[in-house]
Amino acid sequence: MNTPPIKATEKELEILQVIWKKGATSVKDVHETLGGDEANGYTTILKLMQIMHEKGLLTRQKSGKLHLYEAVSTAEKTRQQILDKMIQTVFQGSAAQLVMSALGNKKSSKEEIREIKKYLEKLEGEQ
Amino acid sequence: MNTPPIKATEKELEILQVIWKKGATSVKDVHETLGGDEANGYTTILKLMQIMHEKGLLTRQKSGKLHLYEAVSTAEKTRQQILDKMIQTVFQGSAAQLVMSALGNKKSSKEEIREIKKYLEKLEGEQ
DNA sequence: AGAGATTTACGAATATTTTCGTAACAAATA
DNA sequence: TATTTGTTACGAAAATATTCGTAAATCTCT
Repeated sequence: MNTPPIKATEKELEILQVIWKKGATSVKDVHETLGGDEANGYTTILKLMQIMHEKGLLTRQKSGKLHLYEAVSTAEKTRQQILDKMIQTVFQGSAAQLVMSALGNKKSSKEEIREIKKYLEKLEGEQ
Repeated sequence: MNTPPIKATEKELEILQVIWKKGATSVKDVHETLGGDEANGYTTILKLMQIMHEKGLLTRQKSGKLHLYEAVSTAEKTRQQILDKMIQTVFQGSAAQLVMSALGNKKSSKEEIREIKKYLEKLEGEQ
């Protein structure tokens, strides 16, 4: 029995990214990190985070007068969910195709490529 | 000057996938391929394809009494656009992280992994 | 031309996501 | 306790995406 995947919208993902990076975070912090009032109104972020809390994407706890929000699911799990879906929806089920597409357009650094190769060898070893 | 990226919605991506696979396709064909009336009403698919045509995602030509739709952008380009965005939005800019996530959960076949390695070596060579 | 079948066009309804104004609440402090 | 400041709650508006009913157009066959 695994947690049923709750779908995050685009904006919600932006918020999640901040929270994953920082851990327990206030609305204010997220708002500023995402570019302050230039980018989004404060209450917009607040509302989204409240909705995410309702949906079960975030937990929250009071800390003095403000709330600190934390992601329920790890970045890894969420990312994998999204990728799984994307592989199905856009890459006709082929993870390899996705990988090559991802690497193809970006001029990845040598280090990155080496890192990936190492990872692949580890995968091969495990089989 | 490159084509400005037009964003496809989820449903639109499903439709695109069918069209990429089949080439010029009728609404009827797409509708059936996506699971017929069970899944979506005929006019729903039609409307979406009309909108996609307006947006510039699809071209169309008459063939007898029906229209044949074709994708404007290749699967590859569209995929890369989507991946680019996803790497930014969900993987904090790291293609490598995406790749490893993609491979991590799927038990990719040995051939797939070998294929990817070969591809990586080619990339390394080019630099 | 008329009837039947298939396809497209149009317009509106519904659902979902995003934005924001305004009020309420809480803490600090004058 | 009244005021200020920062935060949250609520509700609704705006924007976007999805679905579908119905009418019009096109083709085929007679």
